Amino acid sequence: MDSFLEKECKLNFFINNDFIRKKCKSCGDYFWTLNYDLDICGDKPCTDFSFINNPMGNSKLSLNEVREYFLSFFEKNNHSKLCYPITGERCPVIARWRSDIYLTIASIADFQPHVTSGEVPPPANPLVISQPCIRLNDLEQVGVSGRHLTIFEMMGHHAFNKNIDEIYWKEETVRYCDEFFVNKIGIERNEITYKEQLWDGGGNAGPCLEVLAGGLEIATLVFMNLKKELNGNFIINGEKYSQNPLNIVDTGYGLERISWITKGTNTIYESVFPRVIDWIYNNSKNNHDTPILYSLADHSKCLAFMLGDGIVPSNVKAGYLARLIIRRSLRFIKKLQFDATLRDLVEIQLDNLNNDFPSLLNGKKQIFEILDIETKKYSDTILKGGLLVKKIIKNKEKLDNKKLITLYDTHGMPPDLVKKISKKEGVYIEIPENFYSMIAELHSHEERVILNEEIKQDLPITKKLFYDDHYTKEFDAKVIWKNKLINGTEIILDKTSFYPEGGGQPGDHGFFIVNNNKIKVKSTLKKGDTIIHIIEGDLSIGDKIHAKIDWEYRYSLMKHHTGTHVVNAALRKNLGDHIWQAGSQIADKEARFDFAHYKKISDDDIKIIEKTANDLIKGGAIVEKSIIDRNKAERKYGFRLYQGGVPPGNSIRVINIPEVDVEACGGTHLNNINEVEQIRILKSERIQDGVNRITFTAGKMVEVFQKVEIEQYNRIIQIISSKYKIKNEINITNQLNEASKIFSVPISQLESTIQRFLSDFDNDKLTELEDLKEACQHIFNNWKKIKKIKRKKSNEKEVYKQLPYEIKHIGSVEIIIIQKISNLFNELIIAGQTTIEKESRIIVIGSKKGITIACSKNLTDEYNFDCSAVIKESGKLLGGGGGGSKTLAQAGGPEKNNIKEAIEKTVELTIKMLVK
RNA sequence: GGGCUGGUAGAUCAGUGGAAGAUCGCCACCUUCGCAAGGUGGAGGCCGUGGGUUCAAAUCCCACCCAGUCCA
Repeated sequence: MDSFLEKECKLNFFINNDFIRKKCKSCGDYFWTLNYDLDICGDKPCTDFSFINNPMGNSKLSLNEVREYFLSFFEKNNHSKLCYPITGERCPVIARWRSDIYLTIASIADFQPHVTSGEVPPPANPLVISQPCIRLNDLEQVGVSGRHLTIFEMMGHHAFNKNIDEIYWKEETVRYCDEFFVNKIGIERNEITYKEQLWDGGGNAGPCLEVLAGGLEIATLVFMNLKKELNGNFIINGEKYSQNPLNIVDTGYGLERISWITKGTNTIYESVFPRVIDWIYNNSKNNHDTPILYSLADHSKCLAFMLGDGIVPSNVKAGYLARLIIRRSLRFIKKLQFDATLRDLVEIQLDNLNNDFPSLLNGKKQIFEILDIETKKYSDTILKGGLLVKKIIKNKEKLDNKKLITLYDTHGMPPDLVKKISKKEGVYIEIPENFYSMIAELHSHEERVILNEEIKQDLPITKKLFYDDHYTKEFDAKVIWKNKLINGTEIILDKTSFYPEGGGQPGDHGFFIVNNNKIKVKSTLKKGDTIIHIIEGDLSIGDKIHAKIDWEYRYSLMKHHTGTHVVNAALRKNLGDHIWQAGSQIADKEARFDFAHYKKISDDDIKIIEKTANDLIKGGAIVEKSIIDRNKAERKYGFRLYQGGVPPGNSIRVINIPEVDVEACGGTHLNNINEVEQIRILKSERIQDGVNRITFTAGKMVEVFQKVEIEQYNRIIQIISSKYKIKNEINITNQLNEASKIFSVPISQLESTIQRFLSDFDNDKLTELEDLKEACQHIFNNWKKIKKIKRKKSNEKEVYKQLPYEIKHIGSVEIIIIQKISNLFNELIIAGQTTIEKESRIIVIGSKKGITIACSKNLTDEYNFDCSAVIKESGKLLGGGGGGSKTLAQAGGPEKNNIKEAIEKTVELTIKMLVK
């Protein structure tokens, strides 16, 4: 390994400039230096910082100056800057173009995986960038170590060499680095050491040089030339690697660190956020906890980028990471007794960033609203958690580790807060040092779903006619492959316009015509570049067929698919640019669209969004479909393209509806959005915190849906017609929605629910009301009133006297027997309750349901009377059972005809128990 | 995507199969010159929805809806 690195890092630059290679006596790593006496590598932990209060370089440089120096230096040296819509010279901190990571963690991340794999050419070559990055791996070090940040800019000059070094490789890289630090920043060459290291990450590896000055790593020069491969012949850290198709210069210069080294402040934080730190300091009562103060300065900047780039806090994915930072910040604010809100703090950060990163402020209004909502949410959680802690203490339960974990994992209550609250209640607890690793342990047993690697079959490739023209309804083709299934056959044609299932769009149906025989195509699937039709029946290889797709079905899918893009646009126009697709499913009758948004959407907003969507449709924009190089597409449209996920390959299919929406999408679309005809939003729901779903229907299906709705409405009107007359039968959708809210049931359950509520009504008076909503309200209120009256009746004294009854006297005990209750209210069973308020009484009530027996309390003492024991026997006669308490018990069973006998038996047993 | 909670009066919550409760708030009356406070009484519940088990379900089981929370 040493020899590998020695060979890789022995550069002419070092030799010609009299650098020598030395071994660090502390860590054993090799490094290059001009300082012949140096015997340690110059990196932590082998050495301490020497630049604190002893700055290096020509002058103190702000972040802005370092960035400018770097970019202009490399631009002068023929490196190109990049430019994207919205964010400008950088990529967003949320890695929209990647499916493997949520946040942009390095400048090279901008070009992974497609550029680094060689599949897509670099957007410029060589190029220079200063990329804001977020890393949360060392979160607990932030503010504490003096040098860790969650948000930092990684400046990089990158070169992508197809053949070894046609752009440039190691020599030039080190030369640029040397020139930049020595000439531009003004660090003496003999103060810089280059440490040899092996770098690996993300499936790639290569030698690297760490650039160190004053004990600080200020840059890393990676020469990425290996990739992980099963049969590779390089072995690094036990993994096999082989040559990468590209030799990639991947450099990372720490912008904040360079600024810090020129300023020589005690910590990086004082160099990066001096103004914010002062402001927090001056507005905090408990301002001596500097690590927390520094963390808060860092976190608020991190949030400015996260929210500014459109992350919506949630309990999933990147949204969760944003919430994590928000909640840490809120905790810090509390600890510092900081006299302002997180919103104020982020606003200051945004204002500071306005010059260099103006796009962060585009969604200012939404950012503030998000922070307000999240602040409220968190205080609610803490309040609730506090109640739980107090309850545990009140119940004299032990606040052990298990409880602490539940409080945190289930209720979001951090252990230090639990400690604080319990201390106030006079209970002292210890938080285990490995608390968070205990949480990690708890979650480590989760099963990971392993995707089955598709077994590669050598299937013939199908020519895709649907990409030439989405409107191809029929075509001639030849069967080139088949596979008999238990029922049906898999067929591959030389060409097809049947669209396969994928990207949320279902596969096409239709039929093949062979020798005047119609063969049904049940579904269409995709395997790699092959499209498989599953047919009923069989065909032979070589058969020539005429194919027709079920156009009605497909056209409806197209309306819904293009409609989905329109709805996405309508949402974005009304709610803000943070609206981002989180999934979608298209069908012929309706479509649903999931998207990130930080609150529930109101009914009024839904109406406006629906109107916007329909207005857009009326606008009649043309739907442009094109296949564009990835770089060109990104430069023109930005990362907004990747709403529905990131497609592979260099050529991507772009569906552009000018002024409306543009997305990378493989589905079949209309030629003009006016073909969508109309959109009706059927439903809006929250499927997760931070994620909303809209279900809508498009085209002819709107009318179909409306017809169904009207029919349902009419059925309901019919159900209530004997009691209610409705004056206005307008705005049916709204009426049904309101009704479903009144009864808190889904619309589909409305009919049976209304029927149930009405069944308790006993008068047939006809009431005239404005609309269905009023009627439902009336039904509900009336039902409540009836219920109340019933209960009141049952509470009236001596209610049994209203019913046919007989009384048997056994000594001083009265047994009241009620046999015939035809029109029984359930509540009357409880009438026994009032009857037995007098002493020495037993009441036996028969009903349709069964028998109830109750006795006065004195009897259980004096006679050891037990209603439960008595009724158990009578229940058997009914083919069931019974039981209850000593003073009140019930029995029932399926054989309701035996009630009379059962009552007799009950009375008999009662008497037996009394005279015993 | 996975794990874990919870849904009962306007609010906060008790209630582990056998009569729907407490506290605060609300209303009325008493007390007071008035207010605060106190006293007495009262109103206020599809026990999230649907199904199942049971003689009997707020309670047990299943599905769904809603909310919270942690992790990747």
